[in-house]
Amino acid sequence: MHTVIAHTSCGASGCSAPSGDSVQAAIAIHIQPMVAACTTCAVNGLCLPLGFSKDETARLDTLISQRVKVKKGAALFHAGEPLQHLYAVRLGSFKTHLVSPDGRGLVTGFLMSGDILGLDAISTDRHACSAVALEDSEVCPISFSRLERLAGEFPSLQHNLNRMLSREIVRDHEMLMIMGCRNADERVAAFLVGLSQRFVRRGYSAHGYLLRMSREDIASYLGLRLETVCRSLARFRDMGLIIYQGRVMEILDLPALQAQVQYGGKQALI
Amino acid sequence: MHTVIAHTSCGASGCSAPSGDSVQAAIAIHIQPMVAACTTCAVNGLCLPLGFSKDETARLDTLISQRVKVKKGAALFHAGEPLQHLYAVRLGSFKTHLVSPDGRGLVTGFLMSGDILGLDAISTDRHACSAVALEDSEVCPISFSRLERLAGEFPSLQHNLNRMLSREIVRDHEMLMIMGCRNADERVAAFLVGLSQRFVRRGYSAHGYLLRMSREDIASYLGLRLETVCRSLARFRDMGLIIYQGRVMEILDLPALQAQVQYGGKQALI
DNA sequence: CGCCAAGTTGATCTAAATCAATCGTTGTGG
DNA sequence: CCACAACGATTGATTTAGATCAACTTGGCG
Repeated sequence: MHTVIAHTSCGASGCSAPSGDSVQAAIAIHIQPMVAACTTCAVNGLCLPLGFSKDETARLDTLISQRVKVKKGAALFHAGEPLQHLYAVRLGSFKTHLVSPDGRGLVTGFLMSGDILGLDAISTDRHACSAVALEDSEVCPISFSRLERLAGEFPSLQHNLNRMLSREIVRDHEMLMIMGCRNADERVAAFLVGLSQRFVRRGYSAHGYLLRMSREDIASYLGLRLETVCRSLARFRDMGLIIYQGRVMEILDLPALQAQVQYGGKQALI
Repeated sequence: MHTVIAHTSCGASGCSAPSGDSVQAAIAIHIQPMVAACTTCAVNGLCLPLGFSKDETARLDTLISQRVKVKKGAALFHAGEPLQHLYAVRLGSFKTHLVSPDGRGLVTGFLMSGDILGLDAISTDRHACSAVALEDSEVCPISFSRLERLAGEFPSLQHNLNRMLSREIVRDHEMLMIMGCRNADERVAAFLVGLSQRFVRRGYSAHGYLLRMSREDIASYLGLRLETVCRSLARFRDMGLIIYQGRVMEILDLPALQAQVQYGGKQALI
């Protein structure tokens, strides 16, 4: 049986700020080390070794100590903690969130297999956000200092890291676009379509999936209130675009939903 | 006299999408090459060579072909163009903006001396946004392929590039925070304070500066309408926090303005 | 000097927030 | 195993911040 990070006793969402070295502790007491191997990982085509040869991927393996399990609701790291590892999500999913000095919080991202956690910590050597598992999950810790060293003698690794960072910037700009000039329905539609696309890239169905996050998390991510998200979803349901029960979501008419993303499905007026 | 990029005939803000190789053309017909030299640059402490030794900074010089001037209102690059150079702003300022397929646009950033333009292009090898000069400006083009090559044999350069990319992610997340959970007054206050801080780091006064962008640009950047920005500014003026005339801005009470950023200046309720 | 773009201010409207009640699920302890 | 507590989700009623529409001023530039 593998060691796991204990589920902190606070509720899944309102968790404020416990320990700090939970991850290190978890690694330390692993009994049967889980050997991480990019070479054999199901999502290596989406992750850091994207486009690498077998040899190159094998070199990357040397960076990764051991996989770490994170229980649903537990934090992988908190804002302010020093950067030691980036984390590749191997299995499961996470949300990252930011809390401003006055206590208002915002979900800045939902991450799934192949995504890299901790990129925003590189700038200050401290994590800028907190990462919380949305389900029982597994990550590959990547020592950042060793990653930088290896990248120096390994151009394609460096290039991939650059692209990963840049892609996050592009994604954030798209998010700003959504926050800055789209209404509630358009935001929720964009969210549903975006999730669908991410599931497809991971080999899952485009049409049916399980939302791992609460309505509140979705609302925060989209700059809305949870009631507003509920109402947008209900509207799409009434229009026959989706059906759902709680977090079980099915997309009935993907093209129509995609059309909702822009101009609420109305033809551009020309 | 140096060759300059011609001021495109369209207005400064609503410029849609002309040429494409304006920059390359401008470089080609330089008669008296302006030699770029990080070594002697006033803003090297804010730019890519941050923290470099003299020797290291000199190596960076080899990357930069020639400085390029960009006239107010002209585009340095457009979304969709292939990435050839990153650009360090040497003098002046720029806005970057994104246009969605349905024509809605958003200003994603204002850049000033020492800032790097084009980071979001690394992910796809094409520029994701357009960059327009807000005043007559000057940039140092940095060949990206040569930058990556040099970074391979020059760890601190690689590290600085990583940090630059990561800092942009942090900045975008802060922007998302502003868009997601702050009201108009808080956003405008945050904008004014943020600008002030950036001017200070460049050796200018914290209290008085010239806004190089229109109310419309500010509004777009903050996810508001220009009328709303006007009204927030008027409110701060009436409260005695600022005075301004058009784009000439003076901050009278910086602490009070900073307090406005959170909870509209109201004390947190325990 | 005159014109056009940028900025300001007011009146009105509306999308989303807020407040509130209810329902459904999940998980826990008796 | 069931009852109940607690949380998450849904839907309705009301309020409000900011958008929209509109009129007017200012000022910069040819």
